[in-house]
Amino acid sequence: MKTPSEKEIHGIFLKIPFLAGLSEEERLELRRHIIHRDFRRNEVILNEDDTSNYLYLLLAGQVKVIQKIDQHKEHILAIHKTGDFFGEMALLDGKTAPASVVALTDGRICLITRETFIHVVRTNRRAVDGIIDLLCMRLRQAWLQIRVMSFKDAEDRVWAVLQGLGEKFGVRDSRGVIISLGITHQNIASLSTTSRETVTRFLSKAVKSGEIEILDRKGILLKRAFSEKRHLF
Amino acid sequence: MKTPSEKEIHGIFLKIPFLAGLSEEERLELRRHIIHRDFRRNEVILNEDDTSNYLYLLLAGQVKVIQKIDQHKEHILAIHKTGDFFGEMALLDGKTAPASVVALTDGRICLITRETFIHVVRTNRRAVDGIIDLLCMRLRQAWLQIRVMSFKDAEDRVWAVLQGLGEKFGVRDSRGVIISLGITHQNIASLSTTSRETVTRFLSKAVKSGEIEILDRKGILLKRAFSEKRHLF
DNA sequence: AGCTTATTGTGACGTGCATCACAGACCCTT
DNA sequence: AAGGGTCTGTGATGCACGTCACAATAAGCT
Repeated sequence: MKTPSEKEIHGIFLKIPFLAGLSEEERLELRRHIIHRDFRRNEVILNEDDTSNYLYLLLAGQVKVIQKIDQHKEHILAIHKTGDFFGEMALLDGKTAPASVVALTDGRICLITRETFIHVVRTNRRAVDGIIDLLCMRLRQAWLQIRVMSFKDAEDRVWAVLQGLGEKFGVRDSRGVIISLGITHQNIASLSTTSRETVTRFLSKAVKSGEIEILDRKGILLKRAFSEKRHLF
Repeated sequence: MKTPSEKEIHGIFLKIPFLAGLSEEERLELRRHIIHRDFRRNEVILNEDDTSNYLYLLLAGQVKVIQKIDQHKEHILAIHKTGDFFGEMALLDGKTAPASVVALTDGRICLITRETFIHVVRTNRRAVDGIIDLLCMRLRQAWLQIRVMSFKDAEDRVWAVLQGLGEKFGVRDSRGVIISLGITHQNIASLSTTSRETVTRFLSKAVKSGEIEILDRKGILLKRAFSEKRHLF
């Protein structure tokens, strides 16, 4: 994993919507209270039903937010990338974490303590608005996911998931949108409530029909046009 | 439908968490800005993708929050009862409504305009906290629904939905919990991503095995014990 | 490089449940 | 009280897809 430089971290902080209202000085003060932590692929960062006292900001790498369904099955609620937050729910309503967070790749997070977080929110009107926006986004995303899950055909669900990944992680290319993530067929299955085999079969079929292309190094090129922005993740 | 009395309405307002911080005077001032509206069973109160300028408070009756999946299919995201809010998302993030709201029974709502709502939130610290709590509740509920939807067996999903209904609408009884709602098998199916026939068959089976009992006047008595509080709706 | 573990690719099989079809019960409405 | 609409109960049918099984790659690790 490439450790982000001081400059990059500063850039990440500047882009965080809910800290937009802070002065440069306040931002620096905030950063002084922050703990950094590296993590490795498959490491559990946060456990469902634990009481957590931090807000997490992802500085590098990707994580998945999951619910365990049974011993052999998990459902992925979201995938986060650099600059994304998670863990805010437990801080906001004081209950236990509603989902676990597991690393998809090696990476780095920083932890903002409950006290620091509360302080920022209490002293900063725009921070509150940012938090409300964040919650609204999460809720819309969850409802969209519910909609996708109620599609009858497994293939429709998988395709919707690919589109969603394309919107959040895709980079435009002359031929379409490229998703390059450390994601497995099993992960896609856990996102789309289907089995790993169904995903594998669907992808092969989609390659044959020319809708997608598998690139070297885990890239998926989506060639079919998007219907619209939906923010599935 | 029984129209709620002045006194009952006052009682409803007192119990609203996000208005808890208001003085009696402010509460009265707020109520002066409010429009009442009666609705009938099956009436569409709010349409997905519309821009809505009101926060809705249910004074009497029940409504379902739905997403249309296709021409013949809908998914129910939530059922609301007297005292519940809906429509807050469009006000908070300024986007279109993420779901439709349709009346399950005749009833009455009151509409709080965007301006009034914003005014309350701007001038009242505790109102903001109430809103954040509401959003957290909605999000936890959505994630729980996602978990239930990813259960493999239709029967498990239906049973989870019945439990959820019991928690929100049930009244305790010496023999268990009674759900008395104007809900159809089709509604239960739309809550649990299965077909109406599967629900019917499951209910008959559950009656035979003694887990539930169908009472006159649309009541369902759940005899099996609950595992835990989960707030599915 | 070589060995191990994780991931992907495919065939074969069985079944849960969606779907269709229709009958009977139970309403509202006039 | 009649009768049209909605809701419930149940059988028959078919197939999408979950599951098992195993082979072929690819990716990590020392």
